[in-house]
Amino acid sequence: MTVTIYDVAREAGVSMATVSRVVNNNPNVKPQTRKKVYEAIERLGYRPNAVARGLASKKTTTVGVVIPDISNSIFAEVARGIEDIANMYHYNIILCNADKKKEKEIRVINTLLEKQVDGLLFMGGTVTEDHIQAFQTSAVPIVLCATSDEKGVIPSVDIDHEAAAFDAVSTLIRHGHRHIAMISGTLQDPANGYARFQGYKRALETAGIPYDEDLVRIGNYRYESGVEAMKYFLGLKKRPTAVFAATDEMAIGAIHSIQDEGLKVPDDFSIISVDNIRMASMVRPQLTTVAQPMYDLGAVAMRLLTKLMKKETVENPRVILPHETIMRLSVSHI
Amino acid sequence: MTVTIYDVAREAGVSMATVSRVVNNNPNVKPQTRKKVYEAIERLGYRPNAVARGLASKKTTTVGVVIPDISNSIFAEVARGIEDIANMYHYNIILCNADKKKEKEIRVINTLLEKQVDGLLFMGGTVTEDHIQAFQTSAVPIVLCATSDEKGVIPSVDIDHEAAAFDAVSTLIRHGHRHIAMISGTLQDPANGYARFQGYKRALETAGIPYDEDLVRIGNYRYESGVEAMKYFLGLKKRPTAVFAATDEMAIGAIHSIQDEGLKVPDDFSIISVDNIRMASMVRPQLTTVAQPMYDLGAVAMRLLTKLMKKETVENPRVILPHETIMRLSVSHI
DNA sequence: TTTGCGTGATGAAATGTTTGAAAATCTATT
DNA sequence: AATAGATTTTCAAACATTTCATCACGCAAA
Repeated sequence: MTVTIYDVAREAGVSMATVSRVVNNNPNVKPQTRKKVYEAIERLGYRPNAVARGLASKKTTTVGVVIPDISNSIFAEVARGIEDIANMYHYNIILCNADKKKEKEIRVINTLLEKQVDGLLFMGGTVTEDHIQAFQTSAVPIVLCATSDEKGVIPSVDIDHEAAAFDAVSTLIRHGHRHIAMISGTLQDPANGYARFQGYKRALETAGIPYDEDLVRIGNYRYESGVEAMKYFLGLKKRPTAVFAATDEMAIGAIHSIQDEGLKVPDDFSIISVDNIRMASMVRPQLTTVAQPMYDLGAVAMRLLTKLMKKETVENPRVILPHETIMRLSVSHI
Repeated sequence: MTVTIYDVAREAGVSMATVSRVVNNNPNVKPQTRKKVYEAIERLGYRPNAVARGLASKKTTTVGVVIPDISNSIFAEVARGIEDIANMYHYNIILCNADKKKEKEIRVINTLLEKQVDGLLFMGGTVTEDHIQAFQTSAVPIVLCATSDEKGVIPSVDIDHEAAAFDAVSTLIRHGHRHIAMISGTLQDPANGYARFQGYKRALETAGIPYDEDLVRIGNYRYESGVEAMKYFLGLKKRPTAVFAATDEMAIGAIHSIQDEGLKVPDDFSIISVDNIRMASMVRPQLTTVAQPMYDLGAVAMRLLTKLMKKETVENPRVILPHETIMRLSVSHI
């Protein structure tokens, strides 16, 4: 039924070792023989079986990607970076959503390893001891992407979330604001939550502004929670003049909350955040934000993984990509 | 080095066939033996090799997904639906971006088939003869997702784009509009382009409104092209009172184009479109649009594929999912 | 003429499972 | 105690490649 390398060998009158050479572009085959083999392949419609190849060669040219949620535009963008570079090096990717759930993450890591991926790209929430454990049992390299690892023992690529938040809040301060609220994510989340919150506090401290916990609300990164948090700030006797949101989505929610109250951004409130999702420039006023290079995070992580898979020595296995403040229209001088 | 089923067999004092049975939950194993085997597995840290399994069983529990662009939020949403259902049936997905480029599409289809996927989910632009050709050589089932197939020979799930557009434009007409512009996609694109344009024309015709080609602009589905097209309409001596955009993104571009001119939506112009991306409700005014069930498109397509892979007979291999008009705030009576 | 060498080609083992047929073991029936 | 059946277990053949060791061949050098 299915045509195998053996059939091709018979058809071309050579051994199957020779066919294998031809298919794999091994130079040790006479041009004339090569031609015969190609013709036989064409004639029979032979398609190499990558599974058999994988078993024999112990390489699958496939990498596993665990991602929190592909329908989140940030991760989707990262995923595109990953896939483009993977493709460039002739790898395919198996994509698994794990929703930042530890259980699910560990489970998919294991199935991915069972599938004999040549490497693993991990994007998740916190990297726990159990994760490290699972990684340790792996025979193939692993790199963390947009994911922080307390211990710093696993190769990774990410941005400096604390510094990004610091820059965002400092921008507000430079514009004369001193009464600055924050819409944070959960502090359990080391990167988007805790680190960004720390950056906020450090910026305040650096400017000699006292920290006021009434000016901090915890959201869930989504639009609606930005709306809610801002409603709260609007209800305060002493309103802030600016707000820093941990994500663009929450910032946009805050903007609409303000506008729905008949107030204006940036006239009445300045808004800044971190991420730079597509939507940030598709909203009025366009959102000032600290951009994280999402595509590059994926691309660089994948590139790093290819090096590790080829056992090349890499100078720095923990790379921090630069962030950049994009001044648009949601921040003004007080 | 790596521990195999044979090692486990020796450790547990049984044959490797028995170990295989245990691992695959075959009932014909005495509980006591099963326990011994589990212990041996635990002790040795055995992890089944899915590649070897795939070779022996001719099943990989992996399906290929070709997608235009995962960083596009619409496809990302569909992909999530696909992955959730795949997961539910214990399949993994190999994801390939093909950017609606025929070349790339054919290429990835072939590598996916080489990798012995158990099935293929295809999302692309036009399905040409060459695609059909490639599909024909496949031993595994294929389903088209959010992709139209002229010939109607391949199982598929999609919405009725023509009807969705018809409904959108009819909504405008029901609100008293008779001077209705359209921001279309390229007419080369059968679904989002041509079909939606046809729906626009039919709605006009049904209402006895003459078609005016000056009221149609071709965009590229993106925000900026919506901005541009609307600028053009604003420059017309006889402006339309409403515009139908083929996608939400272009509609949002149009809204901002209008607002930047100091005009108002829906007071000065009514706007409607098709898609219902997340952003549609995160923009002011919130966008009235005809929703296509993106997650469900993926989920239903994957479900259909699982049935095909199990060789279950399916009643209707070409499913059309319903669309729904979501009335928000960008459309008003004239 | 023999030796040595490089190029191409072959043979066959190895890869880690599944699986159907055969064998072994157990249970119940006579 | 013997037999039939049912339940477990083992044997060994696939599965489709890669790859290493070997070999054949022709040619240059001795």
